[in-house]
Amino acid sequence: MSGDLTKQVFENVRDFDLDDIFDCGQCFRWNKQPDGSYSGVVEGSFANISFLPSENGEAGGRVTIWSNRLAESPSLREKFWRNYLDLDRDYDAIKRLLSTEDAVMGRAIKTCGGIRILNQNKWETLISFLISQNNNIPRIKACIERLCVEQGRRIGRLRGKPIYAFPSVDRLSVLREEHLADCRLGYRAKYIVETARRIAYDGGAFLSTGEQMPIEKIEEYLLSLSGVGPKVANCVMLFSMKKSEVFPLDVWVRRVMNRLYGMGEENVSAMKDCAKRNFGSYGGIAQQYLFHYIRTVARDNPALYERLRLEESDETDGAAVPE
DNA sequence: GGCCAGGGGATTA
DNA sequence: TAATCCCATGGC
Repeated sequence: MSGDLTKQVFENVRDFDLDDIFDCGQCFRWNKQPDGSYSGVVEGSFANISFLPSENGEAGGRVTIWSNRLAESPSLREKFWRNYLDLDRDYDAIKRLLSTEDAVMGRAIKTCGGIRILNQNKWETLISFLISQNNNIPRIKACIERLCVEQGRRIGRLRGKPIYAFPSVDRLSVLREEHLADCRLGYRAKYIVETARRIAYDGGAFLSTGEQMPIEKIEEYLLSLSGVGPKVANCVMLFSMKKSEVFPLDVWVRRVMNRLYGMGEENVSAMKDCAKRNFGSYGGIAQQYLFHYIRTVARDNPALYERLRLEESDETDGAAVPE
């Protein structure tokens, strides 16, 4: 990395796992390094985050962040990362609350109890989840990387490789669909330029103080944008607007609700009701545990995943599902 | 409200 | 080589 770097350390951090956080599908610009740390670009700055568990076997450990985030005071920088990594939230209490009388959630939390919901940039999250629709995570990451290389500002160099910021509203709002052809975004390119123009035109309040609006108003605005439906709107609210109660329903979470909570595959409103009843104001966090869990099972234990598949039509409360 | 195209690449059959 | 799938949405 060219130029100076700053170091930020947080001690005794619990309920924190880099793989759970950066590989759970909430963010797309962080990449695992050979030493286990993660490198990424946040708000126009390059950063590397590593985690060292405590030596005495206690829970908790040390988070170390190197970044070229220089333009602010140390205390503002500390505040930024504390907020970005959601360090002030008591995840232990939330996990205990969610897994009480819920065996499925208990198992999910055992596989990915180190998840934290990142507090990301609204604009980047909106465009990223527009790209995520009907798409898979490796390709989403590749699409976003190409978008940044093609349209983002160059912010530095890492081992000779240039690093690019996420493109600005102003930049994307003056493009036409064909300017994004090289990014291979498919039919999503149209949504991106249309949404960028809308945000440039009337998104000022949304970008500055959007999270202070009533959640119904936020959702109404998001749904009025081109290419934004309920799933994308929920992800934007959860991952960039601190709305931890929303419960984004994608195909994987529908599978969980169907196979592990015994609900009709297509009954989206019943699933929302169930989430509201069981997970309350932590629906979004619960969703992340379940999403990560079902994907882990599908990847690491195909036999169990197939058995869950076969039990699709069975009524089960989850207790009967084998380990 | 149901159906299907949109774009493209990875994985599976 | 063909079929299927992917953190959906828009438009008919």
